[in-house]
Formats: sequence, structure tokens, C-alpha cells
Amino acid sequence: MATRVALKASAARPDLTSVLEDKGYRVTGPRLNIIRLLGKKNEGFSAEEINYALPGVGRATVFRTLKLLLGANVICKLTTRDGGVKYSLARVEHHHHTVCVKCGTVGDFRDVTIERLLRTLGDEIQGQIVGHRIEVDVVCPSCQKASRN
Amino acid sequence: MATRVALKASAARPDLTSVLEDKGYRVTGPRLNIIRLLGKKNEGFSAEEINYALPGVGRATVFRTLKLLLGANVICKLTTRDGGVKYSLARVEHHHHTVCVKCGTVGDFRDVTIERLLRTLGDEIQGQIVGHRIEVDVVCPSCQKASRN
DNA sequence: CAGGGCTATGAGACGTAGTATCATTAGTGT
DNA sequence: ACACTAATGATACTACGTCTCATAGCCCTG
Ligand SMILES: [Mn+2]
Ligand SMILES: [Mn+2]
Ligand SMILES: [Zn+2]
Ligand SMILES: [Zn+2]
Repeated sequence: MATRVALKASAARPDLTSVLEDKGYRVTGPRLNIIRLLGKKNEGFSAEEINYALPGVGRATVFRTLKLLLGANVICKLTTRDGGVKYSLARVEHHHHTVCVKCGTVGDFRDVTIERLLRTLGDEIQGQIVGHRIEVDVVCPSCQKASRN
Repeated sequence: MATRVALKASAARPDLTSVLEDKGYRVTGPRLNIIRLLGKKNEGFSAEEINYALPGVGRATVFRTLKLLLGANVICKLTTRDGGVKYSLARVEHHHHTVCVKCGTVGDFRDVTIERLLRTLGDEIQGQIVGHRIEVDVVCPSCQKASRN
């Protein structure tokens, strides 16, 4: 058996890059850089944050790529209570978000009951339902702990 | 009895102005102008729209007053699917919104089941729930009709 | 491997939504 | 009438994006 050849240093998670190929987009340097960075994020993040972390990549390209990944359901975008914007990695298909009102940490959740309920909401609602957004404001466990001091 | 002195021309609906007094805010000209205008709005509106309609009132004051009315639950603010912002008169206490994805018309609804459900969501969710936002994207009846042509 | 064509990029202008600063104005209580 | 304070408007500034346009880089075909 041949000696294992070193992979291209720190390759991105193939599942994320394949998203580009699947949709016929080119796998370019800037896009790879952004995707690699996102792969490391466990918290919500802002576009400016990505832009700042990747000085070689133009701001417009950051926004363009985020939009692209948004369309591929790789990331999600949400509006916080104070009108701010947050992106976060999408780990499950359709889901909703909790946002800590103290520290801004984003959590994902999915409740089938709510989904079903919203679908049967047709009686109370004018028109045909084509989508929805739910955001739940929380005080996260660690902020709860911190404020108990 | 003295001749009735002409009231300050076109007084605003007292219910809306009293909101200011109740909270200890001054009832000023600019605020009255904005409130009067809002009283006539049956659709959602933007801050710039108000600003444009009231050239005598500064843009900052428009935003300041909207924020104030937001705090008094006189109006509500929502984010549309495409990231735009809409304000609309609040006719019921706590409620949610439908937004037509074609024409942007805002509707209000309130479903007690959802409220109850969200409150009992605590098991699936990290942290203590302190609020929520729900927006439902719809195609409104008139846009449905229009697209059937 | 040279073109050619199209996609993607970066710089920067521009747009919209909103806040901060600050000098001035105008309600309000006495 | 006066003084105190809240409110205002002009203007600068921030956040979040989009648009334009000249340039660069994939990628296919000959
Ligand atoms: Mn998510
Ligand atoms: Mn409403
Ligand atoms: Zn927190
Ligand atoms: Zn419509």
C-alpha cells in the first residue's frame, strides 16, 4: 500500500464545497476561504466579521458568497430583537432560532407541532401561506447563571 | 358664554395622542403631525415614507417618534423576507404578521394556540424564553386573484 | 498551449435604515 | 415672565447591503 499522500493543507469539509459544484458555481479561492472559515464557526456571525477575518477577500464577495450559501440552505440569516443581523450555520433542514438577548448566541430548534399549526392557520389568515419565520428571544443558560451573581 | 374659540386646526385622534401624555412625553407639533398621518394609514409603511410626507419634520424626529410609538405598542415593526422593514399600526395587543410576498401588504393575526405552544417550548429550548417574533409569508387574496389571469 | 468567453472578483460608489452629536427651540411648571 | 428641561433639525456617522465596472481567473475548444 502506497504511503499516504498529505492532503491539500486543511481542506474544507467536502460537504460544504460540494454545495458549490452541485449548483454549478465555480469553486474559487475566495469562496473556499469563506466556507472554511464558516466551518469553524460554532456561534452566529456577521458579514463584517467574515470580511475582517479575510482581508484578501473583498467585502462584496463576502456578501455575494453569503447570499449564495443562504440560497443553498448552508447558512441561515436572522434578525435580532434590536434589528441586528446574524448568520449561522444551518445544521438541520427547516428550523427556527433562539437568540440570547444578553449575549446574542444563536440556537437552532425545530418543533413539528408549530410547523403543523402554522400550516393549519389558513382559516385565520388572509391568503395562501408560502413561508414563515419564528424567532424566540431567550436568556441563555450561561447568561442566566451570570446574572444570578 | 364666550364665542367658541377655534380649536387648533384638525386635532388628532385623542386615543393616539393620549399615549404620549400617559407616558409623560410632551405632545409636540412634530409628534402630532406624525401621529395624525399614521392614523390615516391602513397599510404598512416605511419611515422614509413618513419623512417624505412631512417635509417640516426632521428625519431623526421621525425615527425617534416611531421608536417611541413602538415602545408604547401603538405601532409594530417587522422585517420582510427580503430584509426590508415595515411599520404598521397595532390594532391588537400582542399579535403577529402576515406579509404578502408580492405586494407587501401587512396583515395582523393572533393565535392563542401558538402562544401557548411557544410558552411550553421550554423543554426543547436552551434558556429562558423572554419573547418571540413570528412572521408568515403569504400571497394575499388580491395578488392570488391577479396571478390567476 | 493559445485564444475566447464567461464567471467571479475587488474597489468603490451608492442606497436604505437607523443612531449620535450638538446647537437651538419650544413646552411646562412656578 | 422665567427658567428648566425635553424635543427638534441638521448633519455626520454606522450597519448592512447592492450596483457598477474594469480586471482577473476558470475552463473549454481548436
Ligand atoms: Mn439556524
Ligand atoms: Mn401589527
Ligand atoms: Zn446569553
Ligand atoms: Zn399581495
